[in-house]
Amino acid sequence: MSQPPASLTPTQLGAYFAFTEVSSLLRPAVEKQLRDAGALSYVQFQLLARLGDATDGHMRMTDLADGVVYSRSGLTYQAQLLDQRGLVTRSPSPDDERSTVVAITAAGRDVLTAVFPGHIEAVHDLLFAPLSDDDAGDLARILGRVSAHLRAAPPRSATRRRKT
Amino acid sequence: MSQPPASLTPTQLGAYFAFTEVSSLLRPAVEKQLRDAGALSYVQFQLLARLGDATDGHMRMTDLADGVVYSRSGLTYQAQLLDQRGLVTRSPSPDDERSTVVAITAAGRDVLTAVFPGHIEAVHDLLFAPLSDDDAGDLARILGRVSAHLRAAPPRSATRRRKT
DNA sequence: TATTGTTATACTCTATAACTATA
DNA sequence: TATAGTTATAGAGTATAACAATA
Repeated sequence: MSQPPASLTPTQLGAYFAFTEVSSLLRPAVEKQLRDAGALSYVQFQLLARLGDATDGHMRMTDLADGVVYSRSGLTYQAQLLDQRGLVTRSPSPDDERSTVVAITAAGRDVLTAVFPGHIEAVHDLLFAPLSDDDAGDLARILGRVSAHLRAAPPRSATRRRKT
Repeated sequence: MSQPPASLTPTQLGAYFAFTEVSSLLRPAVEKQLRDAGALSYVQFQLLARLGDATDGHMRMTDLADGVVYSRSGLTYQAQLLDQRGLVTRSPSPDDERSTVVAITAAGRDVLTAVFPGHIEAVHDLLFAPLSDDDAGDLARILGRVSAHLRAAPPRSATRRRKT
């Protein structure tokens, strides 16, 4: 029960505080750009972007939920909104009739196209303007390692169901 | 009107994606720990932590709002909740009777004490477990630079008011 | 007249559990 | 019986604008 209490070095603490601060300043700025340029919430943008990247532009609901780190019901809600705007379609999977396949539409790709340049610009100005190329490389390497570590944990949609 | 469109190098794009992914995986995990250990939302924890660090444990509402990147009304709401639980007190400032001074109470410090070890442990396990000391140093340096850059922009509470 | 903070209100988002349908 | 997804519902959080009080 009484493990030695974990601790952080001053450097680690500084890195953590800087991370949270950047995160909480960057996120609202990006969200505002997405809202203004395409009336998209951050989650909706992530969903569209993921679908745009996917083969043939479609994905199962569960895979989408895992990718975006999201609960199932939350995804249903967001997918409904995108569906109503005609940015995605939802249809039962031919393979497994329990599954719903979400596909991005031409209108959905148009919105992505409309939103992307401003998104890139915001990220450029806010995140990378003060960084050298080496810094960006270090950041990619370090955070890539962390994200691989975090993704090794069980996905979100799994823990939502009872574990028997 | 037609500037050359900003762009990101593949490395920058990778760094950005990794950042958002780490952010969206780390945040819910930390939030859960705070909820479980002290029934605190993330914002409430930030507020308490800031007050705990402040001289004499008190701060003006506006300064708190700026530090935490938060709207005024949102801060009032959260401060009310903390006040109701007896974790902070609010009282008019002697200097400027328009201002409200928020002060952390002994009970508030107790909650911080209860929550800290688990918080540190979570951050250690999730963020720093896969990183070397050098990595942590690089991360602190790079993100510190970005956060300084972002903080140079006008604070949130200012833009909430009309600019005349 | 400008600033500090609160309030009223409406809305978005998220989670839980119950439910349907398919495997 | 387990899984995929939806729905119902309820709650937390956020923002906007109007407001009162002080500078």
